[in-house]
Amino acid sequence: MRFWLLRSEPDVYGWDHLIRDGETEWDGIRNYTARNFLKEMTPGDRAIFYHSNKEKAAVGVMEITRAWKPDGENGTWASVAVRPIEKLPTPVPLATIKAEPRLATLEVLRQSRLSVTPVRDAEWAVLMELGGLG
DNA sequence: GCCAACGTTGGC
DNA sequence: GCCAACGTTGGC
Repeated sequence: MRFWLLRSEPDVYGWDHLIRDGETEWDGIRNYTARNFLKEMTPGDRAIFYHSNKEKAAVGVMEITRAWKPDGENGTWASVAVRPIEKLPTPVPLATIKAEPRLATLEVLRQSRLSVTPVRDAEWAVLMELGGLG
């Protein structure tokens, strides 16, 4: 099982939308690096739901429920399906993530504009700990 | 509102 | 194929 971080603007599609939908298609990604990560996902993988923009915090845990399928007209892009598992008892703000030495290597910090990034096992454990699911 | 980062585009 | 210009995005 692998771990990921998926970012979305909460005004556009946030955790509450995911709860309402129960399961959703993580589509509309139009960045090649992000798409390649989507293609690496397998059912059962876990992902942090991160709210960008005004909130800037990790807010919940999701499960990848279906491997990628083509997204869009020409088959260039990919989407996966996700479902919510659990809301983080304590959302983890970006400031906290940046201040945590054990998260210094977190990929989303290194490539801040990527909306789909991998999370290493050790980093995942730290994020769960900070989020109150340790 | 601005800026930094960085992906994309188009001219050469 | 290179690179400057431009557009987009997210954080501050």
